[in-house]
Amino acid sequence: MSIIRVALDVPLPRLFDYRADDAAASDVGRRVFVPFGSGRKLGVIVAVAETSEQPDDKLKPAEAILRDMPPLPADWLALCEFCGRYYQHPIGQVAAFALPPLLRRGKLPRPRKVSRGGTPPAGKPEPVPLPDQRAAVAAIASSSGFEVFLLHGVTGSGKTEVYLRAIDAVLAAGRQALMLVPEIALTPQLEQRVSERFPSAHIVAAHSGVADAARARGFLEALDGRADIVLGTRLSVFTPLPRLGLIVVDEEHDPSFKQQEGLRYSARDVAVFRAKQADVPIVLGSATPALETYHHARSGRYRLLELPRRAVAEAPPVVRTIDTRREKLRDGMSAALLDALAVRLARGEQSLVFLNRRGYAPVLACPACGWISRCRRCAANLVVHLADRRLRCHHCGLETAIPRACPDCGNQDIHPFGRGTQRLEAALRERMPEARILRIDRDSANSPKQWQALLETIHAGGADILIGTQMLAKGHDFPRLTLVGAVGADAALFAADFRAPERLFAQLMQVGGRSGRHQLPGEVLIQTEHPAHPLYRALAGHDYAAFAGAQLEERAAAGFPPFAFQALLAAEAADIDGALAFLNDARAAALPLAGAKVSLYDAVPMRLFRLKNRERAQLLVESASRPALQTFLAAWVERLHALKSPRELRWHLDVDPLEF
DNA sequence: AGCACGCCGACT
DNA sequence: GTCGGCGTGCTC
Repeated sequence: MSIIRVALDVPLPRLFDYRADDAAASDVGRRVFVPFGSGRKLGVIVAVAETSEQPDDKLKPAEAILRDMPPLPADWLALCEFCGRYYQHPIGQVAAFALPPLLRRGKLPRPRKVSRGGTPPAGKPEPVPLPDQRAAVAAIASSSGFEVFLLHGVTGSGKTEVYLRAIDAVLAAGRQALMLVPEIALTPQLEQRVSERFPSAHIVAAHSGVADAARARGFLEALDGRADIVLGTRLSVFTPLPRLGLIVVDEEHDPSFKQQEGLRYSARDVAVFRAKQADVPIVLGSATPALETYHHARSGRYRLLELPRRAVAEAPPVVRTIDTRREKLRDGMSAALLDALAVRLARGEQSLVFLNRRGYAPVLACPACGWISRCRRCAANLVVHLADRRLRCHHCGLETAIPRACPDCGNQDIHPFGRGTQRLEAALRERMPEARILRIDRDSANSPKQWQALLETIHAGGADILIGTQMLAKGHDFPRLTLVGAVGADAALFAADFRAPERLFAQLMQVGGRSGRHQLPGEVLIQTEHPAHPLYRALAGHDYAAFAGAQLEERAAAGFPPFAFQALLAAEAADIDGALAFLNDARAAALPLAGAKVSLYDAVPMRLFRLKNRERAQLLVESASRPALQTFLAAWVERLHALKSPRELRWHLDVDPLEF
């Protein structure tokens, strides 16, 4: 009698056995319809066996093994298994997540209508590589088997050219390449650049913006080896690649590689596992590597490749701080910044003012009685959006009209406090009426269409001053941009989150890199009350190594990652006491499991302790030893599933959490 | 997570 | 009498 072991999309950390008399060993990796409870589900066969631990009378017969596509390969199943184990997530849910939605439902895409015939577009001539680039490419090409490279290069140093040359070598050897990028917004341009460079290669895009059928088709093309290059966001790390020869992770430090819900995986870390599994090199590229990555490079686990110079012989932008302690700011801006803006305007050059806070003002307040605009569903303030005269919660989307008078005391003299991009925009329009000002944030560039339209305006020279959030920081090349001003950066300097400085440095470096990329010299002005802060010093000196070194020293002293490994148990309930009660039970269950190497913190309310009327708390677990932490987590999660808790309580575990 | 079963309140 | 509330227990 044949038994199949099936991974099913249910939140239970185990496999389910079924009878399947027609099953053969070659059916491992196939999709299968099975009866489950009162219904029917699609699963993936992970093993075929002769016997089951389940008593015979509990085994139901499988309904149908789908043999309409090649089975998922053993290494793909092993990848799911690894992710389930490492992130403490049910194997069936990992497998379901790793499949494109269409295949997950037991369907197959229709074959592609138009065949990709005709003459391939002419390839673009390859730029001549600089010595640094050539050395990096040679190093990558010379590695046989698994090796992690950190390609550290400033904006404009030509990292992409190194990726393309490394990919070229891999394609020439008849193998596949996987390239991960942070955001969907960046994939079209990159897709174009890659297809121009490799006109005869079959390139598959994989991200959530790709339609269901196309995504499933791309997955199948990769699976059967027809695809040469898979280019996508974090989810593309689960694409099966039987001829895999190289993985590239661009902007490897980017937080978007970490999924913040469901399977909370880091695509960068999973990619490293895949490279090891397939015994191929992996290139992690960044101007500001994650400290975890840089630490590995310094310790020799990863090989560091440096691209210290901008490829197009230009000087890097001059970075200066503006001391705002003495000065009376005008609408949050210093005289130096306003002057610099005026100078660019007069010269017909573009400026960018970076303020990572959208809306008009972060809060509306009554000075008479102390009332402030609070969200009733979240532990957060309602943000003033003057453009559409609304108060809006940036966490749950709650909206109300702006009250004319204080709802508590009737005082008519209530006003916005603080500053967002809308307020900056309004102030600049008043001060510089002749300037064409464009605000770019999630409110003004909501849809891809709006975003595209804004980009076109900018490129056509239709804007003198751009005001924007971090949306503006990424990947875009603005030809006449010569000034970047950063406002309100200090907020991140002393934040509770120990990763805040790392993010700030990366962000300022990235946004600063927008300036001065085409012959015109660039300048970056950072308004701050702490001009001597080492972070700004390092930024001005374009000295990532100094910044990272200092940060790593602090992290080591404090026992933070990368010198410790963490996991976060989070619980949400109708009220905070419910969430804390569960976590305290969880903590009690953990104590006998945690050896000397694993430490448990106290359960505490989360910083945003109420979200959408649910109250949340968290419990941090830490260890200097990853294996010790892993062993503990596996045993703990088993107990957590067995803990009795009210039905409405939700919990999840985040391994290697980025945010707290 | 679904989805069944199960034992107590207000309806024809 | 029975429609249905959501508590709890299981899914090979």
